[in-house]
Amino acid sequence: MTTDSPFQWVRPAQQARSQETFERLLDSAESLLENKGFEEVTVAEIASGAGFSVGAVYSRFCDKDGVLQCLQDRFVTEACATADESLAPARWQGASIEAVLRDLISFLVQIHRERIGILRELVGRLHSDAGATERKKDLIEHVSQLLAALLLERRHEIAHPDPAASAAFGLRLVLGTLEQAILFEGRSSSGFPTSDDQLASELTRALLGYLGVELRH
Amino acid sequence: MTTDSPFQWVRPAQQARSQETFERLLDSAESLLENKGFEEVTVAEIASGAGFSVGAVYSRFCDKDGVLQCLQDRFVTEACATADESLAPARWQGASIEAVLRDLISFLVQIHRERIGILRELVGRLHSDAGATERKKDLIEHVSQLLAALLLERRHEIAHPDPAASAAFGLRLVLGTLEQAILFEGRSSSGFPTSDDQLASELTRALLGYLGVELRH
DNA sequence: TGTACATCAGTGAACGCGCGTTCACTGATGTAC
DNA sequence: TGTACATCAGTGAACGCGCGTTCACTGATGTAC
Repeated sequence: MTTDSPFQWVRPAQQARSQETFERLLDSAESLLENKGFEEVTVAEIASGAGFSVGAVYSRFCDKDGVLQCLQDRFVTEACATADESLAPARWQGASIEAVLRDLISFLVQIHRERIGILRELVGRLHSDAGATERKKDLIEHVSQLLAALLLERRHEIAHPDPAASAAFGLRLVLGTLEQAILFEGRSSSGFPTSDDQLASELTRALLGYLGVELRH
Repeated sequence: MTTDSPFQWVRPAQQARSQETFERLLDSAESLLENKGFEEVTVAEIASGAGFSVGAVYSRFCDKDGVLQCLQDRFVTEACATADESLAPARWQGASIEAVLRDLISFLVQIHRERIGILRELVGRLHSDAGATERKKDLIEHVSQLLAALLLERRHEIAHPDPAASAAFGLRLVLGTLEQAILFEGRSSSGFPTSDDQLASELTRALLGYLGVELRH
C-alpha cells in the first residue's frame, strides 16, 4: 500500500478511535436495556455507562433514537450472519427434522435469554418506531427462508398439507411463545416450564406436532 | 326502601354521574391506545376524548398511571366473567377437544383484534409496571384453569405424557403467537396467515398437534 | 526535526420543550330548617 | 316552599420537573512546509 495509492484507508487512527467509542456506547445502551425499556434509559446513562459524557453520544449519533437504531442494526447483522452459518444445508446433511429443530430451538431459547434487552425493544414495538418493525420482519424472514429450505429438503417427514407455509408459521409459533415466556415474564411466570431445557423441549414437541412429523422414540 | 333504613344507596345521583365520567374517561383512554402506546397518550387527550378537561381526570384518578390500572382492571374483570361463562363445563357436554379448541381459538383471535390497544399494554410491559404483569398473569391463569378442567375431562384424547401441563403450556403457545401475529405486527406481516380464519385454523392445528389429539377428518 | 495550523474527539453547563400535576375558581346538586 | 349553606363535579391557566439537545470550549492527533 503506497502513499499515493487511491485506495488507502484515510486517517485510520482517528476513525478507529471513533469506531471504538461508537461500539462502547452501543454496548452500554444494550446492557442498560436489560433492566428497563429504552424510553426509561437516559442519554446521560448511556454515556456514563461507557465512560463518556453526554456530548460524546451526540458526536456519534444524530439523536437518542439513533442509538437504538444502530444497536438494532448491529444485532440484526450479527443474527443474520449466525443464521447463515448455523442453518447452512451442508451442516445438516443426513439429519432428521427433529434433530434440526431440537438444536435450533435450544439455541433460540438461549439467545432470547442472553439478548433479552435488545430483543424486547425489537419485538414489542409497534408504536413510535416503524424502523424496528421493519428490521424485525426482515430478520425473521431471513431465518424463515433458511429454515424452510432445510425443512423442504425433508418434506417427506411433514404431514402438514402445506409444508412451506407450515415452516413459516411454525417458526413464528416458536418465536411468539419464546417472547412471552422469556422477554415479558418475570422469572416467576407460571404456566411455562420452569427450566429452559424443558421449555425448549416442549416447544420442539409443539412444532413437530404442528408440522405433523412422526416422533422417533 | 324507607328513608331510615341503614341500607340505602347514599347520594345515588351524584355517584352515578361520577361513575359515568369515570367510565367515559376509560373508554377514551382505551380508544386512544389503538393507535399509540400509553406513554405517548397525554392526559389532555384522554380528557378531551371524553369531552372533559384535564382536571376531570385528576378528580377521578390519582394520576395518569391510575387510568391505565383502572382500565386494565376493568378489562380483566370483563375477561374473567366472559371466560367463566364461555368455558363452563355444562356448555361443552359431549363436545370433543377439537370442537372446544376450535371455538376458543376463534374467539381469542377475534378478541385480540378488537381489544388490541389494551392488550398491547397488558402484554408487552415488563418495565415500569409490575401491576400489569401481575394482572396479566392472573387473567391467563384463570383462563388456564378453566381450560385445563375441560381438557382433563377429555384426557383420553390427549397423547401428551402430562395432560395438565400441556393444557397450561398449550394456552400460552396460542396466546404468545396471537400476540405477535396481531398486537405487534402491522397488518402487512409476513409469515402469518393472511386471514384471521386461517390464523385460527393453523393455531388450532398447532395446539391439537402439541397435545397429541387425533384429528377427525 | 521543529513550528504553526487544522481537524477531530470529547466535555459538561445551560437551555428549553413537553407534559404531568396543581389549585383557585365556577356552577350544579343536595341538605337543613 | 323558600332560603342559606355545604359538598360535589369539573374547568383551565399556571407551574415545574425531567430529560433530550445544544454549544462554546479543551486537549489530542494529524498535516504542511
